[in-house]
Amino acid sequence: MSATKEILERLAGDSLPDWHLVESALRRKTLMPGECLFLVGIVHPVVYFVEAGVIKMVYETYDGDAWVKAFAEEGGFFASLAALAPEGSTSFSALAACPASVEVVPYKILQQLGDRHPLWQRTLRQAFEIYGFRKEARERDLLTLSAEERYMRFINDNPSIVERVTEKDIAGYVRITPVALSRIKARIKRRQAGSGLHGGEP
Amino acid sequence: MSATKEILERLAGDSLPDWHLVESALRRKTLMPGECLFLVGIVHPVVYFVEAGVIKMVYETYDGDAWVKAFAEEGGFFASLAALAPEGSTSFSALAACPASVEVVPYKILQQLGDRHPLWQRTLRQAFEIYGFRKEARERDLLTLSAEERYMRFINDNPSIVERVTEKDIAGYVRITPVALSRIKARIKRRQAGSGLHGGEP
DNA sequence: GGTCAGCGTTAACCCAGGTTAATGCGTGGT
DNA sequence: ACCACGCATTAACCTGGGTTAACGCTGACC
Repeated sequence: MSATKEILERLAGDSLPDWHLVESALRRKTLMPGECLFLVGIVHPVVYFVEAGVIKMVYETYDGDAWVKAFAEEGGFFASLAALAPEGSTSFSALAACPASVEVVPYKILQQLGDRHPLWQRTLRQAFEIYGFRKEARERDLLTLSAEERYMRFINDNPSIVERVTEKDIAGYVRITPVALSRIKARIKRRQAGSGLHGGEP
Repeated sequence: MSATKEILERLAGDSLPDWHLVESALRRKTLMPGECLFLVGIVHPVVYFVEAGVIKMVYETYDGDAWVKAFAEEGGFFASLAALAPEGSTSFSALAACPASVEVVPYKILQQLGDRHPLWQRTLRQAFEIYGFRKEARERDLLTLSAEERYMRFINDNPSIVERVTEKDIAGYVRITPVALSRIKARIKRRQAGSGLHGGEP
């Protein structure tokens, strides 16, 4: 069974009609770390479903550095919303952060199924709801947390991602440089050692 | 005609069936600057449509300061996605940033219409699409732009909002303190004066 | 086994923005 | 007319993270 089917039917809470239309349009893709799924600025109206591994979505700035917008791991899905709009193009790039395998579905197929079946339309709406919900949380973190708090929250909430990506990528997600991340980790460790002394040593 | 109808039918590109169900559930609300629409952490599954004025959505941190998540002006709509989910509650507060008037619609009504009419379901999906799209842009700005760049982009892209809200609110949106915003504005002005000298003086 | 490249860490220096505080300016209340 | 309050600005000082550079480690490729 495809990862896509599992993910969407879990969302729908039911089996989805006309599934064969998705099945026949679906393509599977395997990626080595660093391999590119798509680059920013291209016409690319498709939705990805992650079967295994971790995908990172990155914004590249004019001066060459790349900030990690989000990670997606198995069971997750993503797309550049900008690229799904008519005439739109991708607003970020997507790369494998570790060996990964994804399934690709043209958005047009999903739209057509949505126009044909209420259950599909509802499922698509829910998918956007979830997507918006995640963005909302990310936005809140970027607005209200310090770099150190963002780091702590990320490693606590996403241990399964942390163990598979580089420090550099984590830094990119926390929106600091790898150097600063190293410092923050050292700071935390130092503090923990310090508090240990308070409680335990004579 | 209600602002809500105008906004939704522009989205749908057509007139929406069973409109009277919305009409009878819809409430209008007028607000003075600083007046509160809803606070964070309450059960509040409704969608707002802005008829006039500017609403600011803010995240308040434990230590008392408030960062502006977004502004909505006439023709716009918003909701706390977290509060629309079953059992959910608002993840931010909303206040009038200037005299404003909004319309409130229970999300349940919209959901029911969505389940009944494909056109409604499609319109709701589009609304979430737009909402997600805006979040995506905001996230990109926070990740890739400097404070000064965020300020410049904001005043260029939203002149109609800028003229109606305080510097404090703008600073909250740019994610800096009012003091820092003052400095940035002075810096920009100084640079402009400087470049004027280059070109014009003997 | 040797070399090379990329990653993570640490140190030194720099700077943008946070913090605090003082000043001046509307605006509303009495 | 007065006062009080909140907003915007400016100055002085502090700090967290950016930048650059050096070092060690590991893993890929000859």
